[in-house]
Amino acid sequence: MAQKRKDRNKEEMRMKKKARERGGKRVGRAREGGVQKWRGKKNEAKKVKRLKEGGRQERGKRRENGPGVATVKVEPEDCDFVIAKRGKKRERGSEPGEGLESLSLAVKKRKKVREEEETGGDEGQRAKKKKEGSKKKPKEEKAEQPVWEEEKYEDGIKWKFLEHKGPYFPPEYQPLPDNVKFYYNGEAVKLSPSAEEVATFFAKMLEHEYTTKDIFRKNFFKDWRKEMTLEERMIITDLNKCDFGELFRMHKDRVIKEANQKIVEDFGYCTLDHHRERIGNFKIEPPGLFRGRGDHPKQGMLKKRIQPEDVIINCSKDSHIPEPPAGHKWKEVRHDNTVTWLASWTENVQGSFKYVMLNANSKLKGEKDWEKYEVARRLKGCVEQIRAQYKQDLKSKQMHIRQRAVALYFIDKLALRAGNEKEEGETADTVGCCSLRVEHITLHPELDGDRNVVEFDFLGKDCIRYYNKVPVTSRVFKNLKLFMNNKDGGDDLFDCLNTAMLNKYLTSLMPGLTAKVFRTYNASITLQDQLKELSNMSDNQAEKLLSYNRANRAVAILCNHQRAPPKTFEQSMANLQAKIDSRKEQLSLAKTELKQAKKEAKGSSDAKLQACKNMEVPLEKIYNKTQRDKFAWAIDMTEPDFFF
DNA sequence: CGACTGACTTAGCACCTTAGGC
DNA sequence: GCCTAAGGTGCTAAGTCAGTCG
Repeated sequence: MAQKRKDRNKEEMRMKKKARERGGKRVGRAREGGVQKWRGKKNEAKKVKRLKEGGRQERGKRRENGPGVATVKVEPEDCDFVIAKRGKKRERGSEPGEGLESLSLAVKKRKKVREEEETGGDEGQRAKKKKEGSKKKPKEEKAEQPVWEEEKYEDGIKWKFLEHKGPYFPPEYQPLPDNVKFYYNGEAVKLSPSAEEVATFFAKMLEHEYTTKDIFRKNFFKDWRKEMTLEERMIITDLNKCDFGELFRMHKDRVIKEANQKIVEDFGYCTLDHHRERIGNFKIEPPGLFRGRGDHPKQGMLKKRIQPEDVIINCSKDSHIPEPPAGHKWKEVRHDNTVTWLASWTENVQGSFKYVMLNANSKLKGEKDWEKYEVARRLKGCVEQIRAQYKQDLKSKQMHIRQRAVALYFIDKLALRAGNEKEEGETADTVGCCSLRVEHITLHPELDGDRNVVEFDFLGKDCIRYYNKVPVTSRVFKNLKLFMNNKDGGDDLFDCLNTAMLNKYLTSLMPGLTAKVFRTYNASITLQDQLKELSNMSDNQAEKLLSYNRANRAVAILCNHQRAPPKTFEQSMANLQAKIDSRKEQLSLAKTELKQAKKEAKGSSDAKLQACKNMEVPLEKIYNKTQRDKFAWAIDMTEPDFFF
């Protein structure tokens, strides 16, 4: 055993070296040491490290929001599902894509003209429909705008004309006034501008827990020193001797009210195929310290200021090319209409790409979104078949098929994410279905009266803990036992499977089907079923809204949507407690309720219901403006009796 | 065929704004 | 009117997945 470990350690060192040689560029993609094969060998090196680090307990505590601590998010905007939006127009029972174009033109002035009939253009559009007809629907926001030309572009073409002003750059750093000083070891030290700027990044975060973490401090200090002059580096050798107090206070006092409206007006819109569209994130991300989620190995590193020389502009050849800021040049100007971004740059911490793209309420994004739900709706048509197949596959003689079947079972039943592999050491250690390790599940032949219970405990996306005990079929249970046989905790549960294989298989079952479609599908169907179950036509608005919120909660639980309790949580709880205490008995009842409500979900608006749920509930009660804009396509297209 | 890249979606957190209680 | 909590928005990290390349 010891020898085995030793060998593995050696292997690990080799891999690490290799990774370093590659230049540590992209994150979370590459498998370490390209030669590894699936069977049994997957990520060997990776595991060793984990084993050394200690088991699941250690990792599991990363995020404090385990069950009972975190709150389940109950948010209607949940991106994974949409259902039952009231509005106009949708042909029931139509195949995906069918009859959709007819709606696309109908939209303008939707808010005012609810009851009006769709406008014409049907046939023409329909005729032009794309091959399989999996596409097209639209929507548009500004009533004054001309109607979209329903031109179908050939495959992959996203636009014909694109013009914009380029991204907005954050203001240059303003050096500290003379009366604000940084102190080292009790003495004022005047820093060079670049060192000073980075110091302010740290100072700004002083109130945040991040700055107390070792990795964060270490990464920050290392990167900070790179920005220092030689002289400064000689003096400043210990972060603990640094006093950022004055910088911190200055930051607190400063009221930064940029003329935001003007900036949005100037940079916030583009022209895409002759329509003015809102850009989602037109501001270049300002420099600062990287805040990864969870135990991120790169937390605290300096996120450098992006210069125009780093930025690639994408627009039409015949458009007015955006001007770079005075004295600067763009890295490149290209005219690629197969992509939707307007500008991009490479971020220095992870080496990943950043894009400036359109707002969610834009035609381009809306269409994509629409398609997503259409795929999920198509899945509805064949999901039973797929289930039957994977139940069969649980008995397959081929290991990779069995593993695929079990993985699919989890993805379907528990709405787990696919679980791509990530590069060790580059990001926090999180997993999804395919990347589950043996240490993430515990098998209980019997637990709390249930048989064949699988206990999941792992950190998923954003280091949100997934903890669940689920009874599974005995066949799945047996398979899991088999997969875990002769493996260490750090070994992959599905050693013969990865997301590429899984998705390839799924796509062969149904075009467009991938693992994440199951999340969309299950979220949507859950919401619908819950609504049906919880609400009655005779309910008043308040009751219906309550049902809606409860149905949403069910979805949030399914999808493991959680958020940490707000920082002010404890304080506000204490306040409430004090009040309540002072008011004796009857109030003690209210107290419990309040507490309960608070704990359960930050998002629940139960308390001030006035109105209610899907049918006959004003949309405004359920979706805020942003959501309504984003889902405008659904609103425009959905009849009162729409169902998923 | 797998590694790697690029594009795009998903999602939590921080902060700002608004609503509501006192 | 002030204060607090809820609600809404912006930001950007962290995923998914398809396409390309050696």
